[in-house]
Amino acid sequence: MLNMQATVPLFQALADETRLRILALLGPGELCVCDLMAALQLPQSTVSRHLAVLRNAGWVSGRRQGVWMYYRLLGAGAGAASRVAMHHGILAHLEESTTAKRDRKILQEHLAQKPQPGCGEAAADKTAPVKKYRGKP
Amino acid sequence: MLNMQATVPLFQALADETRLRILALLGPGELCVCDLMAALQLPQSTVSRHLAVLRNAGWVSGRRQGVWMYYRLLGAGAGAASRVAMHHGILAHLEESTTAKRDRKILQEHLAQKPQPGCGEAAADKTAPVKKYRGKP
DNA sequence: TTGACATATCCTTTTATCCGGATATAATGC
DNA sequence: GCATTATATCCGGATAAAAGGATATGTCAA
Repeated sequence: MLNMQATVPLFQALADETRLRILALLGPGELCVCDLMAALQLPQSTVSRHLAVLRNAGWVSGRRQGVWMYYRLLGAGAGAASRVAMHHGILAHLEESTTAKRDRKILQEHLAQKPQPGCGEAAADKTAPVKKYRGKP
Repeated sequence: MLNMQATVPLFQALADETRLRILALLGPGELCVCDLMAALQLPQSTVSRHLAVLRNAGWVSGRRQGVWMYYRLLGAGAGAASRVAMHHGILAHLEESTTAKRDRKILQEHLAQKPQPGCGEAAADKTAPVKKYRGKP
């Protein structure tokens, strides 16, 4: 059962377009911050801050794997049943929005250019020094 | 289908405790502004402003009857099906919160003191001049 | 029309939120 | 340890939202 004061931050977290875009992107599965940066075309500090809001509100959870933080929707075993149900209802609709479709397209292109799916650099610049953390650990 | 930009104000309207309290109070049926003032113990301008936010977001509708404005949840025939479904899910939970129960209790006491259920003055002061708009038109 | 009442809107102050650069923390490989 | 990369947090400015008193609008009865 939800109490009212606890419900406010839940909706507050959803009252931002960038955060809704993140939730829609996380629908199919987990993504790391750099993937979200690429899909959203936003600076790292902005993405990280929005993820913190979503995490504190209980909408997503983060898992560290090496240098990367993988975020996923908080579903099974985490929130109240009602929260999850509403959550899925929201996402089912948001994922059909044109913004979400565009974001997914950019994400797909970004993932296709990476050596391994999951994390790494967005676009490999041939003249730049070789980056170290390109694949999974 | 919801588009993303249009969804933000929907949640923004819910990201406020007073507005959630109003939605919970309107669950059983329509109420006028003065009833909400009494239940919430908030000044009239504050209640009216929050109702305007909820109305603009499409959560409630107002109907004028004489001097009074009766507000009700916007359900049948008004919003998208998904919105309504979510709406009811939210309210079903909020109405169980202790804040909602306390608000309903104050509202009941307020309504019990009125000559007719629906609208009028909160507490009749015996020394004050007789008020005119005590019952329904 | 006037007076009383209910509600909406305006105005000003206070508070919260968003943004992105700068900086701090964490993990990895050498 | 040191350099590199990924992520988190801090900071300051800009913008938006909230509050409640004051005032305007609308409705009714006499």
